[in-house]
Amino acid sequence: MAPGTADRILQTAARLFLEQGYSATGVSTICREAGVNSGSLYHFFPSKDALLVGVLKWYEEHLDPLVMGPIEKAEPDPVERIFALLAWYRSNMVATECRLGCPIGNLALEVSDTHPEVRPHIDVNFVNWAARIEAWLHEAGDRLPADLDRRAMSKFVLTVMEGGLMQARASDELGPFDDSVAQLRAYVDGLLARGQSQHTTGATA
Amino acid sequence: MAPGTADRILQTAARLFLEQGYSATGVSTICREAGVNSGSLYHFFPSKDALLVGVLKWYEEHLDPLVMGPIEKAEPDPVERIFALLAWYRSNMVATECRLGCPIGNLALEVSDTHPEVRPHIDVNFVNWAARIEAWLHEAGDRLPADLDRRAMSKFVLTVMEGGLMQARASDELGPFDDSVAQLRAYVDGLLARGQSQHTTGATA
DNA sequence: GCAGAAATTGATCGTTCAATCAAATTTCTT
DNA sequence: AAGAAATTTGATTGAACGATCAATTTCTGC
Repeated sequence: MAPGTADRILQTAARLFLEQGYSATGVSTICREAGVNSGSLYHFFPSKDALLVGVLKWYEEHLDPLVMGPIEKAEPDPVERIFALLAWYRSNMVATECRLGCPIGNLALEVSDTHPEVRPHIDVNFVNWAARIEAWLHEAGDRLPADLDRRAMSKFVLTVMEGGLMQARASDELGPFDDSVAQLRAYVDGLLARGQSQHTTGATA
Repeated sequence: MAPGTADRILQTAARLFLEQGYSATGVSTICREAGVNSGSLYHFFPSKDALLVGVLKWYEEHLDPLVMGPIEKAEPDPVERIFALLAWYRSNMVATECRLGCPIGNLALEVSDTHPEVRPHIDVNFVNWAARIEAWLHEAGDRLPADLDRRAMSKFVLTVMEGGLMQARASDELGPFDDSVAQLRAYVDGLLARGQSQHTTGATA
């Protein structure tokens, strides 16, 4: 009837899973906050687990247009896009006073083991994310060392983001996140310097 | 009666929280697997939340003797101890086929927001951990650059560990973890080279 | 060995959980 | 407008949840 009932359920569930976690969120709470009866929810999603998969697919579809797209639009430099992404998450943490963190990361730790049929959908989100970062790193061309493993580096960027968010939430301070980003910056600066030297040397030879 | 009932409850709860998460673990399950009646559990712990705090205090007491101590004993080089710690976690992931991960990290993402009275106990674990790593970094002396922020670097090491574990669990493969550690290694190698050059220069001047 | 404290038993409390379903309503197709 | 399909309603299910407590047993100090 009302246009987008399934979508409203998905987005409400996504928000509640982020705020409270998956297990701690009751189906009845999702229904109440989405303004839907439980029968409606189970008409679109056969189980709570299926709803979780739906939420992860929703993220899969919306991560790029909602996060990566704006970043690429605002920051043309492929290397700086990495730090723009980290800054985007930082601003979220500022807005939420170090709460919530990353919806995919939270679910990754909560359900990867216990819901083997859900885990691949979490993985896809990470993989898509890393692929976009890897594209940036390739775009940087010879500004980065030729022998840099850009696939490994893309995973590393996600690692720094997720690990930094985790410690920020645990400490209720952005310090550990900023510390981690600063170290990543130092690492990248070193890579750029080495890329520069390689490039110069190669060009002059 | 039986010596160590409270301890048995603590360790059973710690294991189940690690395997299933906090919310997904029922008190009745903890009781059954610990061989204890619910009344006994509530004799020692006034609530499930209090039991969680007890588990975190248990980790706080046992992390050093169970993890950091053996690593320091096996690896004398302070810088290599960082990678020995990462290797220790890696071996755990191999043994569990990329499951479980870090008990503190899992709880950090699950309960930091929803249980504000628990969060500080998670933080203490991270802080103690980072302090130990920071001590290693100071022990490395002038092998590392003088201007390296060793406190920030210690947070960074934890970040790499936790972020790597997260992606390894999500992908059911050690690849992302190994990738992240490899990048950290490259960063540290760069730091050591810079420390060496500073040291040499300083000594010759 | 006795008294008091500590620990344990196990049934039970009310609540919330995920999930179901027949009936009613709305939307879509023609 | 009519009939079919899709959606929504809302009460209800049995199971599991965290927690309680009087009664019993075991341990401890004297």
